Amino acid sequence: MPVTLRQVAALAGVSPVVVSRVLHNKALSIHVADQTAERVRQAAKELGYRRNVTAVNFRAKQTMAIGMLHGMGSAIVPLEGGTKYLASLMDGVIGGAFSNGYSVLLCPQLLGNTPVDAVSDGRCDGLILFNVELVQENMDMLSRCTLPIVLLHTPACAFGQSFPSVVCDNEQGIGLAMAHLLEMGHKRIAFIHDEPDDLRPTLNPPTPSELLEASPQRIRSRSYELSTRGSAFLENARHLHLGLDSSDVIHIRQIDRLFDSDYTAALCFHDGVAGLVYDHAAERNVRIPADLSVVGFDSTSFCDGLRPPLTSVFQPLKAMGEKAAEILVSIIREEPNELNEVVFPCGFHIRQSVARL
Amino acid sequence: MPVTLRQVAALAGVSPVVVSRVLHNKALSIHVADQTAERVRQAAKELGYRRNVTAVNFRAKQTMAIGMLHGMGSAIVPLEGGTKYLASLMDGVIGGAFSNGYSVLLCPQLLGNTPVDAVSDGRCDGLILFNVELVQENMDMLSRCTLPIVLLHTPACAFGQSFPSVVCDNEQGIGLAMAHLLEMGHKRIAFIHDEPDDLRPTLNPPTPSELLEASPQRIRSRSYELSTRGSAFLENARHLHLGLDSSDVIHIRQIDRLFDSDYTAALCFHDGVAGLVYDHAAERNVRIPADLSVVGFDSTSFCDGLRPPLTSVFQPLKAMGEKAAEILVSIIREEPNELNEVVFPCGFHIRQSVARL
DNA sequence: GTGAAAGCGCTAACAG
DNA sequence: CTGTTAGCGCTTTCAC
Repeated sequence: MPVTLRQVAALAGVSPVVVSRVLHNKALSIHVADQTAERVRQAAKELGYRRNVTAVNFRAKQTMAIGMLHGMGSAIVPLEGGTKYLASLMDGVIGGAFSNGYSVLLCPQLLGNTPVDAVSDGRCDGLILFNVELVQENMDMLSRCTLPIVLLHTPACAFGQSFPSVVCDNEQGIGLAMAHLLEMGHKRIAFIHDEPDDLRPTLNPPTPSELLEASPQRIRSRSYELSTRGSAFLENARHLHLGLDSSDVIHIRQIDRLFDSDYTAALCFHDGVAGLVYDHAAERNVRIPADLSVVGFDSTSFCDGLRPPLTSVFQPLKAMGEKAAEILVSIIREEPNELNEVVFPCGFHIRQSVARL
Repeated sequence: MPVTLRQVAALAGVSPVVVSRVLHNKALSIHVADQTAERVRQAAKELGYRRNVTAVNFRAKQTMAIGMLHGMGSAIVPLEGGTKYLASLMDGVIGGAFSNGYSVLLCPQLLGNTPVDAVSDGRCDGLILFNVELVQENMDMLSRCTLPIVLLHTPACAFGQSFPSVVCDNEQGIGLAMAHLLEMGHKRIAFIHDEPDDLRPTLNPPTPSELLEASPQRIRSRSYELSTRGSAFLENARHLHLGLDSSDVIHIRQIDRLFDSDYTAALCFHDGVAGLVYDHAAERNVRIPADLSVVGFDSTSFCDGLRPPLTSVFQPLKAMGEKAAEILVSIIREEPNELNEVVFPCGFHIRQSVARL
């Protein structure tokens, strides 16, 4: 049986309130006599008193935990995912939460049993959403959610500006990659992604087209296109979109199209896609970067493990996770906060997967 | 203001107790009239009642969360660590926890402010310990901890059998690797690790030697030695321990010793060490596996990213994490449980980093 | 079948 | 400066 305030109070010969004040009250407005305070502290120590956090939270109607919902899509996203993308974000989120006294609750799926409490069942004070599939069902649940929410890696417009969001500047990132490739003498550059080009057909309002435009893939793809159009270098260049399907057969066939073309560089939607290109390049004896230059997106430590190490657009994932946690905490604390969307600029990490032509 | 039981009761014209019974009481011993129950459910739905989890937990003196303490050592272990080792374990822990109704609280560091509540400040019902540095200070804190604890990736003897533990069978794993290397014709096999060969000097009782013997590195190293001795193939073979230091200079020098020797294979303490060997091999134009075969330990997806893909001893990390969570939950529930140490056998994943001689 | 009472541990608000 | 009162939302106990 844990020691309670009451017991400490009894031993110190004061009321529980005084003990609370001495031990927990940060507000210095109310003063306790030094002598009394000392007696209380002594008693607490003697009894090995430890504050009951659950009771405090119950009374304060809080949990001091933020939930990281990383799988409100078709599949649960494992932390051990291909390129450590989520793991990197998580490290940031943990940092941002802990430095504010909050802990992080992992939610690989929805909590609760009924649709009503699926999103928030009272286990946390706020949610960071990662990888929420943009289907009507999820949108509905979130619109009914009373908890503060921050989107991570999803633009605010995907949810009709209902929630603040933290994203990287995809357009600028793609711009960096294109600039580098151009400077290295490439003119025929393919953009490769691994997701179907449109979102789920179940999607209703908010307008599907708006959502479609909001997906990172679309943004990067569009930026790529704009780059090719805008650049004098590429005036007469063609460009190729290769969508990789989840089926391995199609995979290979489509990547083969790339290898059989005269493209000199592949700009990949993310590092994982680049990894696939590497795999098939090895099988086809296509040398990277001699035969084909490759650029990734995200630049997690995954890139260092590849041979040759993958040149990649860098997302400050840790900083983004941290920021998301901080924003969420500030909303929970009801601090004045006009933030809508925080956009982190990307960097560019040059490794060894791009050849100079 | 969230709706409470009281309000539902008022609307349904019953007492709060009845509402609680209808909505939450799984024990069917007490029956509520069907008609009343229906009225209650109706009222709850109408008001959008949602059970206050914090209140339930407060009353039940529980949190329904287990803490994953992954950094009670010298450094905080990032989820985005080199070989996704922790991330894989985490995925297992999350699975084991959620399937039992528990959520997972990430603790990259000690909770609480004072040494007394450093380990457990009431935020969770039990702890899974990963990577606890075996120094006296930590041992003391844990011995004072009143929370159920399960060790993950640390043998029980490291804490004097005080806590149940989940580990892999390091000896058997090394045996698999050695058997494979021997079968592939290798006779001069080096064992490479990246940690200092002894534990912190601050270590007091339990006996340092016992602890030393308990470290995974020492176990694997010893297994390696036994393999070399026991095998007829290796009768006249030498073997080489290379300790890689954290300093990059020494690093390179020591790996150079390997490259300059006549060893044909390197058995690495873990995949990350193998990654370092790969790096320096590239610099020195040592071809893997033509000039040097390499075997790793853990076989996370990190191995697939290397070129050539790294043959590695497989640890069932996800299963181990899951088991740790399950054991912890069963202890929390005070179920009869005589488990002391659960040892998972290793597998062996043959990829492309070992040549036949 | 149903309800009244009591209390989990803590702290805000007020009274002395 | 200190203490009394009251209540957070829920559920167990026991009486009706």
